[in-house]
Amino acid sequence: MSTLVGDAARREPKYYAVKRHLLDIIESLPPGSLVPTERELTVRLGTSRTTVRQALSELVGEGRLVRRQGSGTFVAEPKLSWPLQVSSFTAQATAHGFVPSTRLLESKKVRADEPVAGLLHLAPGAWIYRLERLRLVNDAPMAVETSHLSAERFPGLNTRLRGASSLYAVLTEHYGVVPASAEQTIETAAASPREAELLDTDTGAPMLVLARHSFDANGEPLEWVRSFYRGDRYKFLARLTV
Amino acid sequence: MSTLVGDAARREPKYYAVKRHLLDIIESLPPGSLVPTERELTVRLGTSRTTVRQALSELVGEGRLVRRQGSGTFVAEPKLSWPLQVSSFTAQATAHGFVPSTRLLESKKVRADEPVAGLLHLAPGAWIYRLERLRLVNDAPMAVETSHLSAERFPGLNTRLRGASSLYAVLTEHYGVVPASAEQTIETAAASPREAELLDTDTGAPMLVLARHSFDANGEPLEWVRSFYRGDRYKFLARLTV
DNA sequence: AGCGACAATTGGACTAGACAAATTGTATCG
DNA sequence: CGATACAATTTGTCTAGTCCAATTGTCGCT
Repeated sequence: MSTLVGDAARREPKYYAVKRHLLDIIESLPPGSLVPTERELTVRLGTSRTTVRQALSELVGEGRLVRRQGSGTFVAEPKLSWPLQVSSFTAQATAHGFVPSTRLLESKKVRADEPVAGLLHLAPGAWIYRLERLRLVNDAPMAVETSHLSAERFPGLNTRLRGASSLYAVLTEHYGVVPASAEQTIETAAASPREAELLDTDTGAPMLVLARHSFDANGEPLEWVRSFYRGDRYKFLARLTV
Repeated sequence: MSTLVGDAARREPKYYAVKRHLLDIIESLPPGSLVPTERELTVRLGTSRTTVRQALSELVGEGRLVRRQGSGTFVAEPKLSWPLQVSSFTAQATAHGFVPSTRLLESKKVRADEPVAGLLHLAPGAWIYRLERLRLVNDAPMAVETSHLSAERFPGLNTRLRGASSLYAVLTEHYGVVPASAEQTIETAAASPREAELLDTDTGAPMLVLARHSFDANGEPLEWVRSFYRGDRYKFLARLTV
């Protein structure tokens, strides 16, 4: 019954004491500094390497430390704030002084599975384009983006996109379609081996997942996009006016 | 040089095979179902309990599983989408059919440290009110919210808030202040022991951290709030119009 | 029938160690 | 001097186990 009260004296895990010790070290050093090795921390703090690594992993996931195999563990740079706007990736990056680039990983015509078909108001099995793109900022991989669009509504999108800078530009110029509204969700997840490899991080690393469902002026769904951002490097920034 | 290319054949960690196996099980069962015990999975998959627990922990962090000591591990309910709006917590909850409640954890007059003072345009050491509140939805703890406001600008806020339903209502009625704009950041973090206890989860559990910096019509900062949401239970939902 | 003690079972925390893979400095050789 | 080979050091992955804490079912007693 008293789940809300909670165990007032839940004891602090041992790894968390290690984490606090490491936070003290981190806050006293500039980014790029070397922190003690795992094995040195085990003897200094009288614990096992497993426990030390648990504390280190959490700090790496929070973007406070960076580990390099064979080299050591270092204090990380602060997170970069990524402005969330309706404009295109390239536009919003340059507007904030970043140097954006994109690598097209895949662009295929496939059949929609149940959830995607529903989101795009199509029958399951309908043909769709599936675009996978790697977004980079200042040459550092930031996010993996997978877009889904109806192939019937946008014939030849595949080839029209080659060489084009922006998907939204192609939609407007060739199909006369302009996104009018969107619904976005933001959640956390752990990186799959594939995402980890593309983003140059570890499997299981914490990610920010942004899913955007955009509609045209008639309220018909245009595209559905899911983007995986490195949670240790980036945070989202939104400006609101009442 | 070729950091972008990446090791095409980075091998999948063993724990991830366990995770995929568990995902198969999860997708074939309704929420609330019992999944095999850790010790059974170790023998069935020919691995160690540590490796099994790593896969389980990731799935718990992603909100796919729930563990109960002494009882077992169960398939979790899907995440709840929490609409992000400028309106107050209570208003936005009831508008979407939820039953909100708030527990005041702390309300103290303290001195502002360097970062908070800067955000509120105050001198370091200036008096501020620090409010800590636990937000609940349908009687389940959702977020821990810590607000900071200038004590000089809002004298007696402390007592005026007792019994009042909404902070924003008090600001408007007693001080004639209306928030006009805000800047929000969203990032990931790991739960501290205190946050974990209040939100009835585990230390180190993945969290969504929302920081809101709101301003009045003159562009002067009004308050700075940091909220920790359980990342395994909730995701943020935003509606955008171009 | 109901209560209480107990034992079995489950997840939680931690340890100690083995071996692999990446990096870096050093010694050696041409 | 420069390139190569090697060894030491560092983090990465995984194992096997101990002990603790919470839950649940069972058995026995009243």
